Amino acid sequence: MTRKTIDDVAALAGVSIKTVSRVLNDEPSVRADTRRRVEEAMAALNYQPSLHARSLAGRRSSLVGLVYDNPSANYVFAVQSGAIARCRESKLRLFIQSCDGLDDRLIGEVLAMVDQTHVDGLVVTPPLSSNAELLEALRRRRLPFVLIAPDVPVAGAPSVVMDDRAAAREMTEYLLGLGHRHIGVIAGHPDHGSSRLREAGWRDALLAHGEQAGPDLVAQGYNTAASGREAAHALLAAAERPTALFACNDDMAAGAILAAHELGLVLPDQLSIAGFDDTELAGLIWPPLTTIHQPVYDMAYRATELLVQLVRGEEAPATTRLDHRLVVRASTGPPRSRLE
Amino acid sequence: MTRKTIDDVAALAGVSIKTVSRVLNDEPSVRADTRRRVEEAMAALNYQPSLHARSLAGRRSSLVGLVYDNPSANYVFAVQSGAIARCRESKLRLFIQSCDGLDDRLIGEVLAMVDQTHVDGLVVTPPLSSNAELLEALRRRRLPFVLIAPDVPVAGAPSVVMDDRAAAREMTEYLLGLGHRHIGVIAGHPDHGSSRLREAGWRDALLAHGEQAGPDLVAQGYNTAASGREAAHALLAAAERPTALFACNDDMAAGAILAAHELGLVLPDQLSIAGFDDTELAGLIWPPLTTIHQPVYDMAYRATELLVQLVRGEEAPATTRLDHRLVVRASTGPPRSRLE
DNA sequence: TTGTACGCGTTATCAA
DNA sequence: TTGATAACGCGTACAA
Repeated sequence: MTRKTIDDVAALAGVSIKTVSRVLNDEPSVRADTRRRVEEAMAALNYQPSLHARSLAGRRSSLVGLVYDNPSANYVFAVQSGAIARCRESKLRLFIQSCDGLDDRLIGEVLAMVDQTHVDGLVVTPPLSSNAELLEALRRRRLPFVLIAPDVPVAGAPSVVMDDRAAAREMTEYLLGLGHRHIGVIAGHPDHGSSRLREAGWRDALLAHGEQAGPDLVAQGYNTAASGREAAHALLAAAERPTALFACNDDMAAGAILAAHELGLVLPDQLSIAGFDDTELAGLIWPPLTTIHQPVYDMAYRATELLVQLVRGEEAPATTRLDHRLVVRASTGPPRSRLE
Repeated sequence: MTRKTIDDVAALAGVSIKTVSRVLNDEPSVRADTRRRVEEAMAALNYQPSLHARSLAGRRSSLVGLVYDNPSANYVFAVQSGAIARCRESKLRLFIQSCDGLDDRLIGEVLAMVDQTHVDGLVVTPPLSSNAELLEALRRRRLPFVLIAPDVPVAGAPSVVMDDRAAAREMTEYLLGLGHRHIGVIAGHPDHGSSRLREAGWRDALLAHGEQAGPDLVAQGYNTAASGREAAHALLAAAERPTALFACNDDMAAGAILAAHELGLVLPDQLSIAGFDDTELAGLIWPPLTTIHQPVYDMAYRATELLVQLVRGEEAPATTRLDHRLVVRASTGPPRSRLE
């Protein structure tokens, strides 16, 4: 059973291969009944056009790339799912490439993938979306690309973002509204721009309410549960213990909850803990985590959509901001002193 | 800046394109200094061979496929990572395809991907690896494929598995060893073969120790935390409450822990809970989960390695069984009655 | 050890 | 509206 080709279809339909090609590419100048004959022949033969032949002959490959360098399974899965969903709608294939951002061959590897696979464009996820060298290299290749959550907007490349700073501020204001006054923050990985924005949002809220945001209320984390646990222990060892902790991602919040359990603190009565991202984890831990929903799937879907536009030669907005959502669960509540 | 081709390299090196091709494919019959000249030219031009041209001209595409239909981010991420790692070693590209197993177009979509991309072979993950129709269709296409954790071995396709039944038995024996006598089980999704094996392992251990394994100790779950929570509530409502629960995956175990917290039970004193898989989650919940480590990454790595052998025309063992590991954390302990 | 000529399956060009 | 033919960039068969 050898592979069916465009010649087989043409022979069966009694037309030239060029006409089959026209049908394949939805070109208008084909008579309706010719088109029907060709389509029937394709169906009868179960014909599938070769991606390789198409992209070799044409100027487009119908392949788009997704590059990531992210240790979070949930994040990567959500991004992939969103991009896959959008590709499916446009009958595009998605080529997924995992990278190692610490490797100095990173850029070479991405460019090699681009040249070898002839992808029409690239969706770039954080933290690669903030790698200036990489982005510059892509621009020199004149390859269309869309960034998800870059630290700073990049001229010439559309970005899809959420408002990290506003979201962090909302969360902190929610905690203030519960009556908390000493609210510690577990900062995210210093290499991620969103970390700075989230910490800034926390500070915004405290200062706006005339509260302190001193260094004793800040502990450095690295986006891992282990770092969150350590940071929480440091914050909770202070003389004037915070009554609430805002962790800049859910994993660190989970680590902070571990620390609270280790100290025998009852949540949320003796300590409130909030996270950020609303990963799957947030609903699986005890108590369920109050957090900010980051629309990762939607961001990837939209980014891929913008890339499709770019590839078609259409314009795309420089920045697309998607809405976040404060999700209140059981890990936060009024501070105990208020209850007494 | 137009794309560099094999002709550019040949011109710069002063040889024919055939010689460049030989160097590219590591063929032996090239004089050392000729090879060096060609390699220098390739480096100077930053030449990357076109995947499409290679697979169109040759009889191999250097592309292997990975198909999955699995809602678990952790599982998918681990599988992808293992397959990617092995591909990298052989300079293969991995084409990742997400499927919807409930869609009746499933088989058509997989075959379309195979025909369009010319993948040399396929790594098939559960539950697709137990889809008899799909496997039969692949066999008819004469496409090499390797199965990860199929329900039953399939003639002609190597499988990479772990011993679910033995692992579940070990876990149950560990709980028996702690002094538990009433050990409930939260069964996994009935469509997954591993669910039956894990439940069987639980029963093996109880029967071998002369304990009961009656229906009041079994609750049906569906591999989700929500179903685990519900199942745990059902089991814990029994007149003679179990002192330990064995959930057939970690997500359900997390749900069971939620249920225990809701009932105000202190773990592990009043109730021990064990899981299966050792996902990232296991270390992030409170108390940290005793579970069985399933070597998903390694299984995918090995499966890809076997596929590479198959594609080369080499033989591959029908079944490769990788070791699991009992990971004891804090969610299990002796039953309270023993302590008193 | 190296090179020439052809074909892989499609799109692009140009003519009919 | 349709078709003949030349690319696309590489591997393969065979020759030198």
